[in-house]
Amino acid sequence: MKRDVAALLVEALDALHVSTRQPFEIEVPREESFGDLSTPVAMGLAKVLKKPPKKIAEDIASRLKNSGILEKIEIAGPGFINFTFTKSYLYSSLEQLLRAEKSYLRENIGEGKRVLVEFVSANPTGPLHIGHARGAAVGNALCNLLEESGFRVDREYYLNDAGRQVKLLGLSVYARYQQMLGSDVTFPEDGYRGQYIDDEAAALLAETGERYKGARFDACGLDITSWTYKRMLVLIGRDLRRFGVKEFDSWVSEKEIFAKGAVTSAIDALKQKGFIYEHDHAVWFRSTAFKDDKDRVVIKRDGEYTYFASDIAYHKNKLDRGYDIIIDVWGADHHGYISRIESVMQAFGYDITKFKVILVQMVNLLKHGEPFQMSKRAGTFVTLSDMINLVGADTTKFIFLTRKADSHLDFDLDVVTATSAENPVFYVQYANARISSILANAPGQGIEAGHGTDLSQLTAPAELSLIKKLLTYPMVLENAARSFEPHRITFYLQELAGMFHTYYHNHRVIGDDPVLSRARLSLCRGVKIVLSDALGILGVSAPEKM
RNA sequence: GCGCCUGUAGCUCAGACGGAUAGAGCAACUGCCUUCUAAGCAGUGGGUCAGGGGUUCGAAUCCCUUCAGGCGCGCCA
Repeated sequence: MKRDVAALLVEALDALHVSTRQPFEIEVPREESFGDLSTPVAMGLAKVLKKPPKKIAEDIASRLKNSGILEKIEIAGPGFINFTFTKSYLYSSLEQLLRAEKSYLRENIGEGKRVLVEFVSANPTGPLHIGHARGAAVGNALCNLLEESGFRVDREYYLNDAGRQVKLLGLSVYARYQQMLGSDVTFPEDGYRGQYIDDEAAALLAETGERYKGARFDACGLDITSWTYKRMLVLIGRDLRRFGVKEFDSWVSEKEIFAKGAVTSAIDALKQKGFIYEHDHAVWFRSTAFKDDKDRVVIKRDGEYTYFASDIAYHKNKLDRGYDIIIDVWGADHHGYISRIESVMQAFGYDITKFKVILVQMVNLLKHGEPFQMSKRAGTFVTLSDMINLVGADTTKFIFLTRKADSHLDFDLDVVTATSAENPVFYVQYANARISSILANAPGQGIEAGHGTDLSQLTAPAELSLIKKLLTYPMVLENAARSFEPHRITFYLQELAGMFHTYYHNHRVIGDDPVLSRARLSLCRGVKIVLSDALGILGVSAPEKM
């Protein structure tokens, strides 16, 4: 739809010998009376050409070739050019959609570019919780969206398995295990205290018996830690699968990055570029050479690497793999890291515009309208697994995706569970299920959509509006992909579902007139194709029955 | 103190690179099931786009400033 208008515009602008930036600003106007598509291009050119926008719009409009797809071209308001399509264009477009399905809906804006998306990357020291879930939902949908927009996407999970957190995990399980066997080993001050630690200790006991009874942590710590760590990975993987997140292509281990000597060599590389210096017996990265407001320590006075040092190595590793775009999805509490990682990227000579951090804001979990403070250390948190049991994976994902990633989000357990029947996700899924039901019913009524369907039977305003709505879907995907904002799809889905519910209520699909019925069935099928496609990109299921 | 995010209807949030009369859902109120799924439909009310200033043909959108909330500012991870 947009493509066709854009082609005409390019021709007209060429004829006028003016160039403007691509892609064109072509939008769906707010009011239906303004036409089907609209462009403010003339207004943008007003400054450059030093002519009134309306005059420019007229010049452009007069040079637009009408190839039969446009019913009307109007200049309106301060200088918009509004386009209205002919019915025959709408019918033939719908026909193509029905025939080609998914491939008709795709714009190849990625052109095969390789994208790395790192997301979730929760510390492997316990089950995922609701905060991680938002990152998982956004990251997963973003990857799907980019993939469907012609990018080659790798999904990656970074494991912070080298630091003391994992050791602390092992120590916590060790302590509980010994306590279960009657030893008075004291629980580590800053150990993990969740119920799952007790469960792990019990499982360890069941599996190994009293093998480690009375042993010092020095002696059995490595065994227990790696045993627990592996189980945490299994747990996290299981939670992600249950949540409906597509498999990660790679799990990168911080420990392995160290083991390969990548940290040392990354810092050496920066040194050669002159961004590393020594001061106060520590080694620093000169991030102030870029946008950071202070330099950062990479090797501490005691000779240990900082956490930042391995981040440098990891991001160099990302660069070395030759991606066109690198995306990090982080919790918003890490926003202070953006400038220093950007500095690293720049220091390595990477074009900073190709590095994008998507901040996912905190989820403010409420219970009975009261904030519910979560702490993994203290063991008071709502796990993702609990959320899935309580609220459902689809609902949880959909709610996360009805907000911009960087907006704060209240997630009230009472509201979400109590009103689940009125949840927006059901509204959308219900439309899909309704259509499935109609399509299933049709053969019994002797009606079958298929070849030779006369789509020109669809003359009701609601039908034409629905067709147009379907045809704008590729624009929604394109905008969502270009801005890395999957939530736009969610809003489109609610609009489309709403239009369908209204249509369903006012028009009987399977009626006395078989020709009309066939046409309406085809329209329904078109709506279903788009609904299930968009739900699929969001990672939400599209049930046939509800 | 500095930095980042946020502030739009009673509540939760959309609002494309600055464009046309600022939108949706929920909640409230009123109607609609003998017909393909009522997890639905139709209607009503609801706004100083936090306040102030600026930029221009035009600002919820950009700039400055004030206020409010959240988060971050370690040779922690």
